[in-house]
Order: sequence, then structure tokens, then C-alpha cells
Amino acid sequence: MSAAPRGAAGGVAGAPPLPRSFYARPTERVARELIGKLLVRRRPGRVVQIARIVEVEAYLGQRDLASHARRGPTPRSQIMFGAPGHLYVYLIYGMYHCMNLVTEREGVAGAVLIRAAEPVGVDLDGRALAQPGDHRLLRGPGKLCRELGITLADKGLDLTRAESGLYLAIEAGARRAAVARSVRIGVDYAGDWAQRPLRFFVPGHPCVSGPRTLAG
DNA sequence: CAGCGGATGTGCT
DNA sequence: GCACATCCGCTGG
Repeated sequence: MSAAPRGAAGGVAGAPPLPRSFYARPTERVARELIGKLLVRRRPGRVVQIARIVEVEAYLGQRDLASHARRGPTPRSQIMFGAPGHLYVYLIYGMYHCMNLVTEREGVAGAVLIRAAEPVGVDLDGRALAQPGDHRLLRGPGKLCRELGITLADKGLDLTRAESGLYLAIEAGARRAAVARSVRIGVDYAGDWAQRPLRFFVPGHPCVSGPRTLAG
């Protein structure tokens, strides 16, 4: 048939999923290093979607008043306290989903929210996709999940396994992009923690959802 | 561009 | 029982 076999790992052009050791580190560090990584989404009967991450936010443990972990492990947030390298998804405002990557060693809460990404515009065979130029497609955490088909059903996915249909990878020959920091978006209720610069983004990038510069 | 409604899971009372 | 939420798209000025 037409589709060429991928390799056992099923990675992008041979790029395997990032290992668990990448996630099992301090959340801020993971967040910073996620900028520029590739997000790979495979769904049955669909074209593989690949996107370059341009905006994330770090959510720390129980002391972070903006984090869902602030109340300790609840049915919803328990996964943030679990093993790193898994997917945390929640529903917001009754109609949008947000995807987070669990960080820190098991027993310590932490996660990184993926806020925006740049459509890479090629499939696994390097063929051009339909809308490579639409920078609004994955701009904003709710839209990103909608476009990639991420829902609560995906909560708990192991991101270190290509078979999960969702994983991160290093882009071969990627240039080292500049990274800026700012306060997080939509966490005004979090007291002092609302002022912490835990949002990371590529300055000036058209696919970033919030403010794209520090000055405004 | 500021303002606001939508729709429902979650966690506290 | 109920206020609120890591948001988005549409409306009116």
C-alpha cells in the first residue's frame, strides 16, 4: 500500500519520543526547554499533525496558588503528583480542554501547560500539509487541544511511548530560538504567584497566544 | 478593542 | 447546592 512503514518507535524522521528523564526534572527547567520541541499527534485514520511549541507555562506544586495542585491531590489533579511524562488534561469553562505535561519525580506535583504551537506543515514523509501557514490554528491552549483532538479521554497518556499517539521529540537541526519569560495568563486570583514569571515564549513569534513581547 | 455569554466538571459548603 | 474556572468567539462602539 502507500504508507511506508515507520520504524518500531514510530518517531518523526527517526526522532524518538523524549524520554521520561526529560520530564523528571524541575518544572521551570522542563518548561523552558520545551520551547522549540516538536509535538507529534497521531490519530487513527488521520494525517499526522506536527507542531513546534512556542509558548508554555509552568505550574508548580502545592505552594503555587495558580496550580491545580494547590489543594493537594484531588481526583482531578492527582496525576500531577504522579509519574512524570504523562498527560494531564482538564476541561475549562465547560467547553475547552487544556493539555499539560506532568513533570518532577513521582510524588512531587508539577506540570507544564502547552499554550501555543506553530504548525510544521509536513507529514511524516515530508509532504506538505493543507494549511501550513495558518498561525492561528494552534494559538491558545483551548484551540490547540481542539485542533489536535485532545480531550479528557487522553488524560494519563504516557508521552514516552509513540504508541500513545501523542509525544514530544527533538527537531533535527533545530535552531536555538530565543526564549522570553512573563507572568502567566489568566491567574489573577493566585496572589503573589500571579506575579511570577512562569510563562515561556518565543518573543515576537506570530503563533504566540498572549503578549508577544515584554514591553507590550 | 473592551465586554460578555457560553456549558459543565470540580471542589468547597 | 453552588460559585468558579490555566478560554474563545462574537458583539457593539
